[in-house]
Amino acid sequence: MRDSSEGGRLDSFDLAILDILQKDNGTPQRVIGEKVNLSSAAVHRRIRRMQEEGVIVGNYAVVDPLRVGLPFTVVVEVHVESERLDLLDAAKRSFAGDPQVQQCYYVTGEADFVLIVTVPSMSAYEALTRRLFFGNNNVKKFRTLVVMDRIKTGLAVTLDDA
Amino acid sequence: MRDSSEGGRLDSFDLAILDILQKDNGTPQRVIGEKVNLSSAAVHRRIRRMQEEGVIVGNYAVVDPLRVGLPFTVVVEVHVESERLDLLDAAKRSFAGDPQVQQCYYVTGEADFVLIVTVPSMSAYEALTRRLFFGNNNVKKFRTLVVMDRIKTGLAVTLDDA
DNA sequence: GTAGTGATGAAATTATTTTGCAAATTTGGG
DNA sequence: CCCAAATTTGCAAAATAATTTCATCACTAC
Repeated sequence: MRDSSEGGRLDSFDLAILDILQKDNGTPQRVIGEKVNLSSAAVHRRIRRMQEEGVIVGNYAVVDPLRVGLPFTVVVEVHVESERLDLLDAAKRSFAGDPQVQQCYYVTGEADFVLIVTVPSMSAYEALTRRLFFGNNNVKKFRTLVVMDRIKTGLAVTLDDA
Repeated sequence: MRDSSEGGRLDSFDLAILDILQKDNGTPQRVIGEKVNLSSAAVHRRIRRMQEEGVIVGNYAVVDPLRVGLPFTVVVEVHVESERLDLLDAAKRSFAGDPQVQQCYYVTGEADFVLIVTVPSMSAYEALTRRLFFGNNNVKKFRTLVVMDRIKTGLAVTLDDA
């Protein structure tokens, strides 16, 4: 073991491959090879290694929420009453376990949690607040920010050549 | 044209296929077919149709930020001075154009924008605030929430059978 | 009932992924 | 600087998977 949890450093080939896969993981390895100047076999082995090492966390299709009946995205700031570890863990599990909660971050600063939720209607959002917030008496208060425009979404990260 | 922008309704086969692809878009079409009870050809045609219609927005590999030198995630709430359309558009473009900004939402309520950013260091975050916020005199103020725990990330949405 | 439309499965075709192996490259001592 | 070990590569074959073709089936409108 070397760095965090597994695996060695990534070289510039790895980064170039990741850069392509972050944009479209359906790109054939042959095409990737042409772009980065490696054989498709080498590309394949590198991708497999990065999957095994956990550099690549997953491979996902992304669905347009509007096209599946989820026109509302809401950002919620949640403030808790107590920072007791067991209570925080319970809150984390409850937030993470809800399928309408797309993302959940535990943060420092003026709030304790930030959630990104996707719902079919504002009344569904109201139901969610009852479920997750009013139903949890460690939640002191929450602020609702309704998304008017999803300007940029995605999970891609910058991959500066090391 | 029928609903929003293109394409007909999704049936329960489509939703079952999307459900699988949202979890792992590398799943072979043959395996998907077995799970949803369709031939691989039918699965293939449905996937292609949903791509063309924009139901499937994209196919991405997700990289662990920790493994590529980006240990800090920050949520930022941005408040603007003026809501003039041209100024808002300029802000949107500037936020969306920055590679360290992973997500950007324009919201109602107590803030105007919420950003999720990923940075290699807090000094890189400071540089980002100079670039995006102090360098834009339509930004009135911003609140920084440093992420301690990325409890749930992803872009998957709930696909209740319609 | 029948023409028209659209979706299906089976099978054939095409393309991609995966593996074996020898050669090339890199790494770490002497 | 050179050698030996370890790693990585490219090529080509083998195994899988994606895509197209085509005949058939189901449904609709007339």
